[in-house]
Amino acid sequence: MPYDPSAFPPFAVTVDLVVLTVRRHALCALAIRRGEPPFQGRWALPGGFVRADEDLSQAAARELVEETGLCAHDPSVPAQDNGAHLEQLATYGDPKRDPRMRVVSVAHLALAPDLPAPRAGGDASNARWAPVEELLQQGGYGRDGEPVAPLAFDHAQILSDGVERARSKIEYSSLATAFCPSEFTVGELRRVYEAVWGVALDPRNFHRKVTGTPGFLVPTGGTTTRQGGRPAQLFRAGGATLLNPPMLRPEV
Amino acid sequence: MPYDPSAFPPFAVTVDLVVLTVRRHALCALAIRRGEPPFQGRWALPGGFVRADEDLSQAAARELVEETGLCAHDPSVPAQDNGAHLEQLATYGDPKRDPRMRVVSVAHLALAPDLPAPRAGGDASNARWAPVEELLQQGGYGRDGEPVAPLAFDHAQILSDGVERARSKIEYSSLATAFCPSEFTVGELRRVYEAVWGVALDPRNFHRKVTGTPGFLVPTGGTTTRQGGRPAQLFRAGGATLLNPPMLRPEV
DNA sequence: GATCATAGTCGTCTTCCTGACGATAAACAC
DNA sequence: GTGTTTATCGTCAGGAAGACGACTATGATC
Repeated sequence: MPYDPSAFPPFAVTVDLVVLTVRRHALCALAIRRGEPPFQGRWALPGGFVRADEDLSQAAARELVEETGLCAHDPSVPAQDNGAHLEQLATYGDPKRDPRMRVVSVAHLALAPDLPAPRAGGDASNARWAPVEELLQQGGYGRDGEPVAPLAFDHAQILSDGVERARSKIEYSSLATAFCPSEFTVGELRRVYEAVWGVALDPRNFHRKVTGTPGFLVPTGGTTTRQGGRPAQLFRAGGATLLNPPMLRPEV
Repeated sequence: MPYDPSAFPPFAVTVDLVVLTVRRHALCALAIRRGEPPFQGRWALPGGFVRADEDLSQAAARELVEETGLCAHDPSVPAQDNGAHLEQLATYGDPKRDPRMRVVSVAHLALAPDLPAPRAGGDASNARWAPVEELLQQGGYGRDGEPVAPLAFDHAQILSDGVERARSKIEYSSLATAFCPSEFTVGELRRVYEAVWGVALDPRNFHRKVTGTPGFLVPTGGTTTRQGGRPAQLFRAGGATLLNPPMLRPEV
C-alpha cells in the first residue's frame, strides 16, 4: 500500500538457471564452480544479476547464451530451431539465502538437447554437465569416488524444483521434444522420457501413444539407423504443445 | 557471475496478490482502489513492499491478513481450518511496469471460501470482490453500466495468469476445496468447479468421480438441506492433495 | 394432504484409453 | 544363415468417463 518509491528496502535481483539436458541416458544439469566467496570452489547453478534495463526473461536468456551458447527459444514462436526451451520457474527470496545481502533470485528452467561440453567464461574445468542425482545428494560420493559437496546457496532446492517441474510438465505437454535434436525417432523420444522419469516404458505402447496424438509428431519422411536395429522413422515436433490426454507416468 | 554486492542495480521488490473466491456462482477476485498516483482511482490487485527481514511467502501472508483478515494456510499442514490456500504464482519484472522506478513483483495466488465484504485499510468502498471477467475486460462496461477501466500496472496480466493457474490446478489437485467452507456437500463442490471453469457438469458423473477418488472427501456424518431439495451428505477435505486420475475439464 | 420443483444418489451402457504382451520387419555382426 | 537389436503393428482385458434413466427426500404451492 505505501507505494513510496524512496522508502523501499534495497534488494538485489538475480536470475539463476536450471539448465537440463539428457546425456548418456541420464538427466543432467549444468553446474558452475564458484570462483569467489561465499561458497568458493563449490558447484552452483549458473546465474547473475538482472541489469537495470532488462526484463527478467531477457536476463535469463542472456545468461543462457553466456553459459552455454544456447539461443533462448520464445515459447510463442513455434518454429523449433536450435534454441532451448526457457521458462520462469519460481522466485527464491529467503532473507538469509545469501550471507552478504538481501538477494531475490528469479529461477528459470531451460531444456536443451545434448550439447558439447560447456564453457564458463572460457574455462571448461569450471563448468560441467552432472547427473541431477549426483548434484542433489548431500555429502555423498560421486560416480568417480570423489566426495560431493552440496550445491551453493539454496541451489539444491532450486534444482530440485526445476527437475520436478520438468518431470511433471512432460506428462501433459510436448516439452520432451526440447531435449531432442530437431529430427528424432520415437525411440529417442522414449529414451528421453525414461531418463527424465527414471523408469522403463513399453516401446509398443509408447509408440502407439505418441504417434496417435494429433499434432505431437510430424514425420519428416527420412529414416535413420543410428540407434542400430531396424531403421526408424524420423519426426520433428508438431505444433501441439498440450497433450490431451496426457502421457501417464507409471506409478512407483 | 560478478557477484559484487556493492555494484548491483537498485530494485524494489513487492508482492501482489491474486485472491480468488466463488460468490454467487462466479469466480471473483479481490480488487483495491488505488488512493494515489500512478493509476490513482483505478482498481488494482492488493500488494505491498517486501520488508527487509521478511521471506516472500511471509510477505504474501502478511498482505493477505491485512487486506482480508484471512490466515494463510501452510500447504505442508493438512489441517484445513479457516485459512486460505496461498502459493507463489510468478514474478513480473518488466523494467517499465512501474513508471516511477524498477519494481519486481512476486505475485502470489490465494484461494479462499466466500467471505464477508473486504475492507482495505478500514475503507470498504475501496475494496471489493469483482467477477474476474469484469476485471479482465478492457474498457467495457460493468454489470451496473458503469464504464470499466483496466486494472493498474500489469495487474490484468497477473490476474489472468492467476485465474489460469487456478483453473488448471483444480483439475489435478484437491484445491477446489479451498473455495469451500470446512464442511460442504458434493453439490457445493461441483458448483465451485462450474464457477471456476464456467461450464456445467453432470451432477451424477461428478458425484461418482469425487466420492470414488480415495482420500479426496471424508464424510462427516452430518447432512444439510441448505441448498434445498433432498438433504445432502456433508464432507470435509481428505488428506489427498493430488487427484489421480485428474478431474477432466470438458472441451470447449 | 396431493402435487410439484429441486437437489441428491445409485445404476447402466457405450466408448475410449491404457497396460500387458504376441508377432513381424529390417537393419547389423558373426 | 543365425542371432541380436530396434522398430512397428495387432490383440485383448480392465478401468474410467460421458450420456442418461431411475429413484429418493426435502420444501413450496395449491
